Amino acid sequence: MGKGAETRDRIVDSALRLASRDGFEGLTLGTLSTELGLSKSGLFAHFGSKDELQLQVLQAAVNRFTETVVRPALAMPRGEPRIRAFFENWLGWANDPCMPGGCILVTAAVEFDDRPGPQRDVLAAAHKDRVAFMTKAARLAVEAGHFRPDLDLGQFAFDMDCIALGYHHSQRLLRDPKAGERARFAFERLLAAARA
Amino acid sequence: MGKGAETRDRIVDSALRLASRDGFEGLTLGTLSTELGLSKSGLFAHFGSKDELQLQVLQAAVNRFTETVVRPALAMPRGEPRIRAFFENWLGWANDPCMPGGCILVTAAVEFDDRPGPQRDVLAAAHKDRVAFMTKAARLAVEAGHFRPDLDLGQFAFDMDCIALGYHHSQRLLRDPKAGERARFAFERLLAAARA
DNA sequence: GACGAAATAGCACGATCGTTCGTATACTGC
DNA sequence: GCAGTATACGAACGATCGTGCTATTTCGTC
Repeated sequence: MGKGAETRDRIVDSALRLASRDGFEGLTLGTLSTELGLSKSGLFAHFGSKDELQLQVLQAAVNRFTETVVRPALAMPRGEPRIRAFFENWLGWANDPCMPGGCILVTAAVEFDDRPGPQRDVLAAAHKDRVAFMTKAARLAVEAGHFRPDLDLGQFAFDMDCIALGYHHSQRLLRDPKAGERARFAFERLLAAARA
Repeated sequence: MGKGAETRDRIVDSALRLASRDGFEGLTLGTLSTELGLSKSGLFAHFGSKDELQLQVLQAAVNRFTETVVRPALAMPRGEPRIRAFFENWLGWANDPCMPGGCILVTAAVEFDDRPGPQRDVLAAAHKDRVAFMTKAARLAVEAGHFRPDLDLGQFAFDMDCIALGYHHSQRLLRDPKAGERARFAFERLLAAARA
């Protein structure tokens, strides 16, 4: 990896942290360059525009989600174990120390959901991928005999999404110490209802 | 109502609309004053600081939620009917034309959840109020014999919150036409599980 | 109709925003 | 050792940010 790519990685890394706290609009080149000990123009040269920086940060976040949440789940056996692992990783992801302001995908989704553009597209695609992953995981669980054959797969994915989102909200805004317990309880009930 | 209060109301009204689209940080005095045909300083004089403007907008949003979602539900008979009404109003609220960017409380929650201050406090209080309302509504449903006596009231409130949040997310980011259907299905299942 | 108060406008401020440009330094292959 | 490219810097741009002052207009009251 050349020096340029290395610096760019450092920038994106820092930007992820800042954006999770202050949002993507609150993330400014000035703050970011100061934090990194770079000049504003030197930093800017790596991206050419703030839009492009936002996009790269977004893409990095999506990749990191895949790496942290999806991939380890894929290492688990198909069916319920994989779904459980995915869910647990997801809860952990919301408290990942590299994103002190909470899941950056949630932040970005709220910020960009009304602004058509590449940022929105990346986010929507990532969300669809996530739903598709859950849907497929549920199908595999059906095939493995863990879940009922007549389970509504899309609904199952939607329900999981709801729980994760609710956990995140409750955790970040209310700092509710029971958030994890509540989310896991809801998840267990969801699993129980899905089982054969 | 004096002219000052009237203008202030117009400002807050416009600000609600803008903030739901662009967030509270994206909401600027310049844009707002232009939109309203006011001078920036004239607008500013009504609040004294941007913080104060944000606070009043936030408070207005909370009041409007109470008026639009909570109050009509209170007019319904205790128990399941009231809970159903609350939920339906809530889904409707997320598409309220006076907030074209989606529920402003969600926007604000994501934006302020890491920034200690009065804004965060107002939001957290509003969330707690909402949870408290749902908890109480569930207790009344138990007393009315609609719900099981051993129902975990807090969990029920958490579950409702999750569904509403998931609906909002799915609706705004993915424009998923099935979002309403999914949310209502999840809600019906929640009700079924809560019934005696 | 005059007067005091309330409401709004005008203008300027320092700071910061994203962006541009010319330049200096470091690394690469010849 | 030199040419050429990659990388970073510094200074400056116009725009806009929130905010402070001072006029000016509008309004309710006598």
